[in-house]
Order: sequence, then C-alpha cells, then structure tokens
Amino acid sequence: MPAASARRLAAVKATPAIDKRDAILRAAIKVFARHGYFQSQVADVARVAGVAAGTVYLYFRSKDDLLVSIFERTMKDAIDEGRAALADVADPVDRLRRIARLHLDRLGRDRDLAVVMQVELRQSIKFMERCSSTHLQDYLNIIRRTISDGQAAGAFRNDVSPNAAAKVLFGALDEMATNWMLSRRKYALAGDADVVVDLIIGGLGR
Amino acid sequence: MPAASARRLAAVKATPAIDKRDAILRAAIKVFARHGYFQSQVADVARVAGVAAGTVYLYFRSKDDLLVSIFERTMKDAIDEGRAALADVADPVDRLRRIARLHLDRLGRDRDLAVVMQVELRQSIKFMERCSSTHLQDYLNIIRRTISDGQAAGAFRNDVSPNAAAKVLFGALDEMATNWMLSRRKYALAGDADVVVDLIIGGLGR
DNA sequence: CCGGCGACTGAATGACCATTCATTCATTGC
DNA sequence: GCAATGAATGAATGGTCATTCAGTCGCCGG
Repeated sequence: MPAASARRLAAVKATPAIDKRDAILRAAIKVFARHGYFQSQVADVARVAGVAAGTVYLYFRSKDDLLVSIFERTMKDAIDEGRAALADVADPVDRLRRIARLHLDRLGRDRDLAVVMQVELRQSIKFMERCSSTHLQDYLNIIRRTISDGQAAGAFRNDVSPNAAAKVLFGALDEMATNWMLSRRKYALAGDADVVVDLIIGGLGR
Repeated sequence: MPAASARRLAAVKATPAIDKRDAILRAAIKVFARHGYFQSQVADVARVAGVAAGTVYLYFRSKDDLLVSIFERTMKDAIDEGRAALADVADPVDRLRRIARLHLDRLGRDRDLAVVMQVELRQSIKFMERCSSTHLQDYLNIIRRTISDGQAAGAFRNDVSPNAAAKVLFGALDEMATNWMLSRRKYALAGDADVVVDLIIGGLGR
C-alpha cells in the first residue's frame, strides 16, 4: 500500500474514531452526573452517545476506565492550561488569582463536569488514592511552587509552609465548587475566585 | 403488668439492642472504609458485627440507611460538641481555633471514620444534596456565626462576607482531612488546625 | 463486481447481592 | 413445666447489569 494512501486512510478513519471516543466520554459525564456512577448503566451511556453498548468496549476497557478517563483528560487540560496561563504573569498575587479563576471557570462552565469531578470521582478510597497520586499531585505542586516563588520574591510571608498554604487554597476552591454545584441558585462560580484569593492573601484578622 | 416490671424489662432489653445497633454501625464504618460502600456487602457488615445478615434489617431500613445513619450520628455529635466547646470561649480567634481543632481531632482519631466521611459519603449527587441540606448547613452556620460575631466584636475585617470566609475555613479543614486520610505517612492531623487558622487569620501576604 | 476487512451491534450470559421470610432459639410470665 | 413472645438466623429469591461475541453492514482496493 502506498504511503499516501495509508495516510489518507488513517486520517479518514482516525477522525470519526476520535469523535466517537469523545462522544462516549461526553455522554458518560452527562449520565454519571445525572444518576451517579454506580446507578448509571453502560447501556445508558451508550444510548446517549448514540452507539450500541458493545461499542463502548471498543474504546474503553471497562466502566471504571470511563471514569478514570474523564478525570485524566480534565486534569491534563487543567495542568496544561494552568502552566500556559502562568507563563506570562510575574506578580505572585496575580499568579494565584489566575490559578483560582481558571479552576473555578473550568467547573463553572459545565455543571455536569463539576458534579463528576466534585462528587462521582470520590467514589472509593482506592479510586481516590489512584487519582491523587498522579495528576492531582502535579496540580497541587503548581500551587505550591507558585507560593514558594512568591515567598522568594518577598511577596508572601516566609513563616508559612508552602505546602500547607497550597492545601488551604485548593481546599477553599474545592469547597466553593462543591457549594456552587449543590446550590439551586444560579450564580457565577468564577466570581468566588477573587474572594478566596483576597481573603487568603489579606487574612481575616485586622 | 406492674410499672416497675415494665421498666426493668425495658432496661434489660434496651441496652443490648442499642449495643447491637451500635456494633452494626461501627462494623459498617470499618467495612465501608476498607472496601468502599458499593463494593461492601451487607453480609460483610453483619459478619464483622457478629450478627446474621438478616439482623441488620431489624435495625436499619436498608444499606443506604446504614450510610445515612453514620453521617447523621457523626454530625449530631460534632454539632453538639462544637456548641458546647464554644460556650466558654470569648475570644473570636480562639473560637475558630476550637472549631478547627475539634474538626480535625474527630477525624484524626479514627481513620476509618475519616474515610467514610471524606470519601464514601460523597457517593452521588443525590446523597450529597440530602446530607448538605440539613446537618452540614447547621455546621457551616456555626462557623459563619462565629465569624460574624468576631466581626461585630472588631476582631475580624468587616469587608469579608462571613459566608465566604466560613466556606474557605471549612474547605481548608476538609482538604487537610482528606490529605491526611490519603497519606501513607502517619502524622497528627490535629496539628494542622492551628496552621490553617493562623494562615486564614494572618493572611499569606506580608 | 467481488472478497475481505474491521467497525459496529445488541441479545445472551453469568455473576453478584440486597432483601425477605419460614424457621429456630432463648427468655419470660404463669 | 409450658405456652407465648419476639429476637435472630441464613438460605432462597429475584432483579440487575457489566461484559462478551457471533453475526451484520458498509466500504475499499483490485
């Protein structure tokens, strides 16, 4: 087979394949968010994606793999986007603001994704251990690093552990996201970003 | 039947019954923490509690009810203990410290309980909505109230929403607990309480 | 056209487990 | 002793899916 033909064939086939994988993943986010992971049936995900049940297994190893794939894709995007966004910002406070806004923007834009990330992924201890050990650590490391850089630059207090401060910031953002997701009232989640960063920078004391 | 006899009968029967209910609940915490809620079988809980599978249904309506009961008992204890501990402390900063220490003490004392509270309870959106709407709101209200009292007393900045600050504090404590629970290293979770409160009061900026 | 390739289908399979309930057992009052 | 009571048992039931795989279909090179 000539190389050109092979390339064309690959292009023609690859695109629908990626589309289909993506459609299944998006369907899974919607279905898992609405019914919960364990209450969802693979057949439901397939129906929403417009394919047959068996087709899901051509793209994913198992039902678990669907959940893991949602997490991994989202975290990969978040980390890449985070690194890129920090590249051209020098002021340490602005850098934290960027991180917070991106974090809440991403979840605030898609409530189903927020539900999956804030609730469904925290299924069981084994699952969380698996998730935390990789991408989540990388994500926390970005925050930690931003804080210690800020200390080195003299913008932040030196007598605070960057690790503790990173966890406090992450925990605060996580709680804002969870609250927003559970709340009936519609408000812009991203608006909480500056509130959180201002409070953590300025402190609650006078 | 004479009243005295009825009372004695009730006392004799009530105690083992409560013990048994308690044994099942404690077994459920252990089993759910080790295997995850959906991977756990009611028969396992029964075995660990030293009763037969059917007996569980004499004390709880369903498997779900076991999880809800763990949450409700823990939150009730936390709220009662919290209210009592705040009664004799006047200084607003000390009050927040008290809340933080109690929160992390409770979870740090019992890793299995921490796993159930931090992971297993966040099973599905419907379950979380149910939990958040009652006890968790009460708990957040205690923190909110403590902060607004502190503002009124002039100890805290007035230009911060007590609601936002309460969520930030709660989120930070929650993250500390989750991190500790997932961490292999053994350290005293309660030690994080002062770190978190100091950071939130003092702020990260210089 | 044809042969064959591979993506796709969806009905069938095989586990799995929450819940039930007929039965057993221990205790009590008489 | 002897019913009566009701707590406790655990085997059986019934339903629910995740996963598989034998077969279908459409497309492509020749």
